[in-house]
Amino acid sequence: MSEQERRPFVSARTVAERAGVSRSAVSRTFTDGASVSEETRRKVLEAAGELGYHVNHLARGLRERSNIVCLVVADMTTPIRARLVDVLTRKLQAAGKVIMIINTGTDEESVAAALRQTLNYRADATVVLSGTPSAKLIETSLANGQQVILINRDDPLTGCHNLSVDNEMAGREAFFLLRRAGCKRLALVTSTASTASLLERERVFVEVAKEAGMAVTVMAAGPTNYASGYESARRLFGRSDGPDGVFCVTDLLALGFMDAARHEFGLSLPNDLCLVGFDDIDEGDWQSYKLTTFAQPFAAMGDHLVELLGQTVAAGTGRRIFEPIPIWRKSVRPSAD
Amino acid sequence: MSEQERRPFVSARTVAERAGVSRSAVSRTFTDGASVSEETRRKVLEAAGELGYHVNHLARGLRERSNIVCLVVADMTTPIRARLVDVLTRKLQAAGKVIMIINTGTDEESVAAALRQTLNYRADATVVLSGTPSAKLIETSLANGQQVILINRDDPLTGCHNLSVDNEMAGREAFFLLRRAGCKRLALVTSTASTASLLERERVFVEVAKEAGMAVTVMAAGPTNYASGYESARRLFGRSDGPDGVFCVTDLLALGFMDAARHEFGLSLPNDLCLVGFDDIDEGDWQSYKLTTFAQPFAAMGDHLVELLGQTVAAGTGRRIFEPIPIWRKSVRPSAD
DNA sequence: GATGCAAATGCACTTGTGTGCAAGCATCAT
DNA sequence: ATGATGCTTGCACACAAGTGCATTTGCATC
Repeated sequence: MSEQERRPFVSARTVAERAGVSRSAVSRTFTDGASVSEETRRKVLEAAGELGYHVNHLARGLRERSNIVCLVVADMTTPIRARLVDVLTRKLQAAGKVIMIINTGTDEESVAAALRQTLNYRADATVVLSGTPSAKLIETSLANGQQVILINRDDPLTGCHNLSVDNEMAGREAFFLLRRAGCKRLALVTSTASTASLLERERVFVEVAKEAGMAVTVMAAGPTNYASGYESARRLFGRSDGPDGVFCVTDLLALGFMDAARHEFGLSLPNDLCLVGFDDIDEGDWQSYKLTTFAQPFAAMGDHLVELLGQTVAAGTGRRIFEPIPIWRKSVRPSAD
Repeated sequence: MSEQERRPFVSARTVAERAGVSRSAVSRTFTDGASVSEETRRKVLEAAGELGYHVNHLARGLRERSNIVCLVVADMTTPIRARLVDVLTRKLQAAGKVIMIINTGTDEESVAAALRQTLNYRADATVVLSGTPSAKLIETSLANGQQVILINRDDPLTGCHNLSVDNEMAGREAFFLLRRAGCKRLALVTSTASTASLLERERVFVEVAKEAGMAVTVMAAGPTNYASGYESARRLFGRSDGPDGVFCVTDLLALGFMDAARHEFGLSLPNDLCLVGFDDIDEGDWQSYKLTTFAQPFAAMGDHLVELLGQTVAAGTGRRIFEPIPIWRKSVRPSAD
């Protein structure tokens, strides 16, 4: 009936006692390249097996790098975000990292709290997938020797790495796709969440269209989801002359838009309406949609991320832009020529 | 040009020196209820702020509980899995836990590796969302004082907690829904991944139908995804007498099934075909589908999970079953009466 | 001014690991 | 036989925290 209750984790000392060797021998047995005789190694492994010993990585992390990488993310249920988290966790794990996930809101305060957590756990690096940390906070992270990597947030923050997709190319290509399909009345559907990426796609699309002498109706009905896309279509086609060529800055928006166009206004694609999305979520390939869109090269981004983390010296600001991959399906007319 | 390079994290000692107090004072400043004068507290906080000091939770975890919870999960991109991860991470964070995510395959070996990681980082608890750990591995976790919680894996493993949805009720209700709609030829669509949950839904549906004197065609065309549902429909309607009432054990299967039925065979719902799914993923509520299904009460499951973790004593095996919530939409005919 | 009491502070130990250093020991060549 | 060499091994320290215990400080009361 002793009172010690909670200390069930077996430590190296216990193993050492059982094996009849010093604690150092145990430590060395589990360290690559350390000098241990075959005999003691065997004894240690046997004792460890019987006791169910596992090296305490927390304690190990006191001396050297923790090998922990923090993933700060919001809106995890969004298909595209889920895909990103999936790819990154896989790649990071394969590189021997351990992932701490922080599911946060996008507002400044909750991102700040997340960043602080990150520091509390001595994460080697913080990867921000949503929301934008303040410059001051990033400074703190950097001062503590932590790498900060922002993914798809094109904010001009110094000291951290930026991985992002080429939104400019996407905006331009989307326009050319629609023009080649012979569309006359263009619209752009976006959300009220003014992320840098979304703004960039919008800006370029509108600019390029303007240069070509075409006007663009811009519509934002709410957050970046299916419902907002749906609502945008209701508003646009509720007017006298609805668009015949639309770029939705996100696939989710596009799918909502498509459903409203079909079910509420009886339009058919790609005859009455051409539609381009962005992200290449699984749902876009479903038989009901077959959306033409752009894929984000997450695998390549993940590889680059791992490469960055491998660099011991946190070389200042870096920026890497990845080309989106056009995915041709059936929501845009093939070009006339 | 010293060689020490990597030790940028500021520790309590540095803060103590700067503030002109002892290291204990720093520790006490950041410990609730410890005895520190207002004066030193102020000095410590000031120095901490200037240096960007953050308490090292890894070191703290050496003495007491680590507050780390491991989430072992596969197939994160599946909408339902993403939702589950989202809800659980939110709830756990709110309860002051830190989440380590382990993205693994479902095969035994990779789950085993995941469980070991969990022990290495002294997680207070491991929550398994996919894949099933071996009994021996769970024993190890329990021996180390770790709680093990399995979610939606109805495996008869002793020593760990089980949270799962009432698959029996789902199977039974699905049948009654279809019978009330007047369906004559029943089919059940499942996947080749024989998860306990899926098997249970199948078993009960078939049994109840048999008791009512109706036969059921069972179809499994591949993994648990959209494509398998699509393929299942092609096979079932390729025969002479296709079904007019189908229970898909998963929403993703159901959506694929629905698309094939419509686009390949020109069927319309709910007139030619009644369809019931399970999970209540967002996509099922889209205008193109409006799938009748069952929702999993994830919020309640998350609350219960947090409650379990709060219990200091890991009270042996526990089992808690949650009722799925029927979601009426438009893929099933309203009952005739 | 001396005494008593409570609050504040510092010392030293604890947690579990990795590793430099020196001592121990065996093997081998001279 | 003896010195040299090389492999093992244990001691002791470092890492960053929390905390029991003893000591010091501050203040009020007699």
